[in-house]
Amino acid sequence: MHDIKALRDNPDLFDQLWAKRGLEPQSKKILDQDALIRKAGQVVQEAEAARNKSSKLIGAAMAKGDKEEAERLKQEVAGAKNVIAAMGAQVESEKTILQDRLAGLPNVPFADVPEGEDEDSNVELHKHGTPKNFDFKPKDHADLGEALGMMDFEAAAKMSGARFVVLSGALSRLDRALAAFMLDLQTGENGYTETTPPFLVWDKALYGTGQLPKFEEDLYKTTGDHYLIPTAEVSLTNIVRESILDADSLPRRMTAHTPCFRSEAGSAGRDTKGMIRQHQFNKVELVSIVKPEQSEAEHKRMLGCAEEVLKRLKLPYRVVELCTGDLGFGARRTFDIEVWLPSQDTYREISSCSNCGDFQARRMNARYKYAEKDNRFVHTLNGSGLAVGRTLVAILENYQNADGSITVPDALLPYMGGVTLIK
RNA sequence: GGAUAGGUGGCUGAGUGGUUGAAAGCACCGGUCUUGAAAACCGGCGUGGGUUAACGCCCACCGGGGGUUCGAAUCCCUCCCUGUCCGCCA
Repeated sequence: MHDIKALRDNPDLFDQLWAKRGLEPQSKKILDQDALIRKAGQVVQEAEAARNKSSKLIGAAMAKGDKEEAERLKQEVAGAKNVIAAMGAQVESEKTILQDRLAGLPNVPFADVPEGEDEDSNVELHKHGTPKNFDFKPKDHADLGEALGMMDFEAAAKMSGARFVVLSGALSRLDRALAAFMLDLQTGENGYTETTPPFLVWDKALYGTGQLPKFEEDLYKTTGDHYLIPTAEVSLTNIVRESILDADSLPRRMTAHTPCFRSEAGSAGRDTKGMIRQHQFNKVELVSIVKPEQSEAEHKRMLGCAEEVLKRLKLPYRVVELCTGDLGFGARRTFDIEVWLPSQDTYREISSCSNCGDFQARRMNARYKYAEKDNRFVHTLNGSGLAVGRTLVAILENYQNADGSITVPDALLPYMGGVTLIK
């Protein structure tokens, strides 16, 4: 959501920033409608003032027993009410149109975000680690997992269809070990508070974080009023919705290990094999609620917290900054972490860390006490720390041996109950 | 799922149709008093929006939405939430 006042003050700046994301100029339409609404709104308010005034006089007239005067005043009120009804309805419908228009517009990027149309213009910031040279042809994770007898796509397909998997044995254990390792790192060393939020949320929560109204087709909806969360970003960020936070409580850092549910509409044919793109996957999410002046530094910090997981697992990765055309709906700046996958001979996204500025805060009405009588919107950030399924994929592929066994990374040994080699 | 009681300002809590945006207390802020503090006393103290150079004026808001009425915190409908009892259940 955008600040209509800021838009009134700097319409050209907004259009300029939206243009970087490939949008047509929006400000004029919005401001014209805004002016219309305010003008009509004034008429309504004046009518309301007249109605209120006359109504109070009616009370006084009745008290005095002046029925005639009361009747005359009632006529006045009736006239005012006609205006209120007619103009009021118009104002309301115009407001709804304006709200919908504003709600459908993406966040504006920071001025120094690299410009570009799509992911080809993303900028690599740095690399870490060196891809291992295998003296055999590395297999992909799906082949490895199936050969181990611990990754069953067929069984999952029979009950749930494509893009599901059944893990078992040591791979299930590995999945759990990864989540525990990530949570321990983020809570024990990086200051995030472990949180167990709802996995089912109302539409307004999704609206708050920006998945709605534009991306409904990506979500699973229950037969009731709930949606399954596509990421714990939704649950964690909405924890502060409709509240005024104590300034001293910021930054507030939360992490949660949750399943994520995505319909993957529109991605048919992509990553059809294996666990890269599933309808259901687990993720350890990081969310920070901060003061505006803290958000840029917090963003880098969060990126570091996510990177640390890969460093300790000794997985090669690189960090890219998304260009304006590749930014998500709510983000002002995003860093993606991509892990090396030998089978694909390339880096694949395993984490995405975004600074949303006050975009989500406005939609959620989440503020903090800046001063006496001055509440300001917080900034919100979210990032994966990390996607557990894709991390499991990366470990299988990077730690595979010629015989198809998987060496357990040192960092996970404390979580694997004595298992050092998966075979 | 059934029955029942509720949802009022940061908190507690009055208020069942007419200057009520809302008593009172607590908390908080300013002041008097005091060497200082406490106590006491005096004053202030909700949010959002419109308008104005400013003072100010106006509108909306008593869980959300809708309705009745000249007028609603107060009456009606509906949804959400909370408490209690029953049923069911991991």
